[in-house]
Amino acid sequence: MDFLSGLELMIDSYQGKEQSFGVNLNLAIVRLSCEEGCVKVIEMARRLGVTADTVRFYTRIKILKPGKNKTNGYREYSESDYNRLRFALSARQLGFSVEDIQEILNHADKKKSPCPTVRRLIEHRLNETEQRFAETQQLRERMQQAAIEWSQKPDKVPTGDMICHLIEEFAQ
Amino acid sequence: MDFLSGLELMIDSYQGKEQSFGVNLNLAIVRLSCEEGCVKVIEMARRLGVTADTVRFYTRIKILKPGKNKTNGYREYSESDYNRLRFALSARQLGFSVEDIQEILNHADKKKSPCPTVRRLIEHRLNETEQRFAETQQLRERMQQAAIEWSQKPDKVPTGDMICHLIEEFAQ
DNA sequence: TTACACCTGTGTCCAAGACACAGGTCAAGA
DNA sequence: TCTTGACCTGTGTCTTGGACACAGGTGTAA
Repeated sequence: MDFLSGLELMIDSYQGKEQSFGVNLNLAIVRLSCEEGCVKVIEMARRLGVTADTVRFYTRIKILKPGKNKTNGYREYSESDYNRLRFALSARQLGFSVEDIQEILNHADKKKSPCPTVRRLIEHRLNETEQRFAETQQLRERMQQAAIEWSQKPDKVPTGDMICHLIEEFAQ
Repeated sequence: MDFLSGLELMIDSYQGKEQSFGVNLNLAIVRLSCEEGCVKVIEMARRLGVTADTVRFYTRIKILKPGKNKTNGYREYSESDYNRLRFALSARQLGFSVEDIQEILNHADKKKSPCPTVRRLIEHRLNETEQRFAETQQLRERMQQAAIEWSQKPDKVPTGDMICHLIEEFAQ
């Protein structure tokens, strides 16, 4: 039984008499709780290897819901925020969009398995990625081929209907 | 000697006496000249196999400089516009950015060879494309691998620190 | 006249951050 | 105490190449 749990038990045992203590004990719990697991922006970013702007971005779109320091107004990111951002970054690495991530987190927030949604979304995003991969591959080949052909061609000045013969004479 | 050239010669030979004709002959030249080679947005788009919005986009960024019909205010795209857009579309197909294209056209407009610029730019864009290709390839492989692994895994409900085990347990 | 296709200039949207701005807070050093 | 620089906030803007939206004008067949 750690200190916080013991403190909570003390609070509970004084339930009917909490007015004797005012709100000071509750504040103590909040303060201790944040010192145990709450961090500011840069620390959060450091722990997950991203920029502070990325942390702020996910806060802005409400994937992260930090508390607020009453003294200076700074945000305080909890362990839960840490887990959520770690999850979001993993999902981004796997090609899920930010909106996908919000949908998955909604399921999890309701204590429902997000797995069926995740399976559906990965199929969809994988198809998109396959297409983008094919397009980029074709473009890469075109550009490589053009560079090779152009190395054998002279520079020319534009004519009335030809702006750049390199580009306009490229066969594809 | 075609009809328009003959008409221009007639105009020139009446140079000192054009007031006898008013502006009617000049309008006739403009009108005929546009009928010979000027088209409206949709026709321009149709001839190049793009959308009218694409034509309007390139007009907006001043790659195309259409005339204007005095009667109804509609744009009239010349043969030169046609050549420029055809060029721009070819360059886009080769991975040049719109800004690249504007730079190349500036050279051509000054009657200078754009070829050195084109060679420099294709190198740059090819490097970018190679990188994008590599990234997309890696993403594609990750996603494919994830889909395979997940097909052998059960659905699970989130826990306190795990939102979706599929995503979070994916090894990479 | 009506209806519909076409036209214009201008503004906004798209994605996932990165950057900008004006102003507040913190803490070490002089 | 003051200064300075790092850090913080909320909010706005930017990035790219089109696609879309909007309010209003034009053309033409029925």
